[in-house]
Amino acid sequence: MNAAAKLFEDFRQWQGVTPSFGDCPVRDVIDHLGDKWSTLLITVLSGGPQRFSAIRRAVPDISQRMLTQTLRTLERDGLVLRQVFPIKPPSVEYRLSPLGESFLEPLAKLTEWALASHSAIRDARAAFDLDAAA
Amino acid sequence: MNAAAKLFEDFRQWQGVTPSFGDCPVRDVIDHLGDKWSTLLITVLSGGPQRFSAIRRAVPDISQRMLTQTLRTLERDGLVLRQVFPIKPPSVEYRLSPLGESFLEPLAKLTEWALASHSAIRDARAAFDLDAAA
DNA sequence: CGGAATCCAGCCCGATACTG
DNA sequence: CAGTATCGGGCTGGATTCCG
Repeated sequence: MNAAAKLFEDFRQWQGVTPSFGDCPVRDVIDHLGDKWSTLLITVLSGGPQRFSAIRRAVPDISQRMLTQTLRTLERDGLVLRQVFPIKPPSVEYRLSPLGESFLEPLAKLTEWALASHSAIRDARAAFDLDAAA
Repeated sequence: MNAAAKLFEDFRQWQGVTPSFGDCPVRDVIDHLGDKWSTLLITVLSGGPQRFSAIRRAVPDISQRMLTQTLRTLERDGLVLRQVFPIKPPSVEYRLSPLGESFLEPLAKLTEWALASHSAIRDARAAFDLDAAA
């Protein structure tokens, strides 16, 4: 069976269960992980447990606010575990939960595709913009 | 090799090439496809070519504006092909390009994970919110 | 060190109205 | 039928400041 058929099957499986589109689990999940930082932070944590400041250094262009907020959401969704060491100065470590690690495989498929397709996408954009100007 | 190692490998491959984080192809792609409708429309089109109004019926809660806009972006990125039939009344058909179809496999992995993990995520949220209230 | 709180700009997206 | 144009709300996310 090809990927398209499988995909449709998954969606139909859900459609048979709930009457409303808004509750679609796929959309629920993608909406969450589709934000600006979630997948990137998961990728960083895939290398093992990291302290707050270590994550910050690994992702230079994230603000403190968004780092905290995104980690909280991931923790709330059960993808990330947060462990506080009550020392001075305080230390907090983040790591992927088993659920979070189970997400690495589909995520890796995505990154592979992104890396492989990026140049094609860039070319397509350039071509599209070109004859849009004509 | 596990998924984590593979993921890191992919990122390092890119990090060796470009100096700036902003150009990361993975983030570029995920930012695009992470919007509210892209993946859903790709899923709908995975069933074969569809006319504009057919897509609308398949996704009841999308506005006309966002349907047009999202399809345009997907077309610009080379994932979707647009074919106009100059008849009256006008008819426009959308279909996945080969590049778009190549995205179905990683997307299917994502939807599978989402379906399988949704209940666990909902439980995690409930538990988190519960002892946040305590 | 690891946050929380506040303020604010931008843009995502929906609703509505109009066109070929 | 398949758009385009315009308006406006709400949410995302950045900068800054303060706290234990």
